[in-house]
Amino acid sequence: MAKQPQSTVAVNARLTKGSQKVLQLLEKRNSLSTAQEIHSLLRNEDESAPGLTTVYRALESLVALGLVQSVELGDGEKRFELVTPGEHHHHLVCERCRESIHLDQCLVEDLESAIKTKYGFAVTGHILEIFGVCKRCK
Amino acid sequence: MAKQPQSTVAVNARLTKGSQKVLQLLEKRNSLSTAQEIHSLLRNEDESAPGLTTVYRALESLVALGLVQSVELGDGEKRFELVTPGEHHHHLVCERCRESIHLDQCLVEDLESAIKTKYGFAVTGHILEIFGVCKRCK
DNA sequence: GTAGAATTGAAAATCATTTTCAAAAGCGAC
DNA sequence: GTCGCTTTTGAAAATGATTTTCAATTCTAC
Ligand SMILES: [Mn+2]
Ligand SMILES: [Mn+2]
Ligand SMILES: [Zn+2]
Ligand SMILES: [Zn+2]
Repeated sequence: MAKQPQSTVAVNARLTKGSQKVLQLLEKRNSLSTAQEIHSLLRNEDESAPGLTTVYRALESLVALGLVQSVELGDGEKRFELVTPGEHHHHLVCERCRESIHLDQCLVEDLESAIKTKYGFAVTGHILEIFGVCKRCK
Repeated sequence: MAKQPQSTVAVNARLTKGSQKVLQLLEKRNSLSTAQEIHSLLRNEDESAPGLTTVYRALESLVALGLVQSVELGDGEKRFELVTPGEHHHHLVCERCRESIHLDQCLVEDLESAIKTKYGFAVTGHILEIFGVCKRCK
């Protein structure tokens, strides 16, 4: 997981228009969004916003650049959100209201060397999301 | 995550034929299998084995009974495997050979009370899978 | 401007999973 | 056994997110 501490602004110039639009949208949101949601939201405010295909492509490159992370919740739909460039984090996802709490530290990274020692397995990535009921919904 | 310490044998009687066939197949395998793989394997050895729809339904009920767990690897395909009834575990999945190491302890369950205290969030489930390169493939 | 490269998007394809719905199997009552 | 009813099964169709195609548009360099 190499970090890429490039400023969003610096990177922004090299992005395609579609990617810039998607990035801008994500900057305004604090929650996990599906590709289709992003597409709808963009189209709502601008008739000529990027098409769905372009949104998918934009998300792919933003993820590759480390500006956005893709989150797997186990339903068949990926979610996306802006992250600190090169970093990632996990969530507590409320099954009632679907809101999620962004965790500040990764529980898995700390374990990587122990896993290496015990199993000879070199960790390159992971999925971790926690489900339950949040304070408000309880 | 209530445990259901019913013996596989005891439960087996109440299962549909389709579920029994799927369960038997899973008992012979030590690896994660997709629904389609399970279906093919069954059909290979028996022309009249359950159809794909039945396999999906069988997996659903076996998971509900706690005999089988469903594993999310982030590609669009769920994997299934036999577990100690009512329990679950996570994996180190090799990206080269696709083999996976079954971990013996869950890293998340220990954290549930801390999460409750810190966030007022009542954990009911989670996804956790770790990717990388195994000893042999390295 | 002009040629060649990169970007875009509508429509079609893909593919795991779910739904439909009618046939087959199981089952208790008689 | 047979009748009537419930459960199970499975082929085919539907679903739905994502990917692929491919032709049109936009950029970029010269
Ligand atoms: Mn987040
Ligand atoms: Mn396992
Ligand atoms: Zn992490
Ligand atoms: Zn666990």
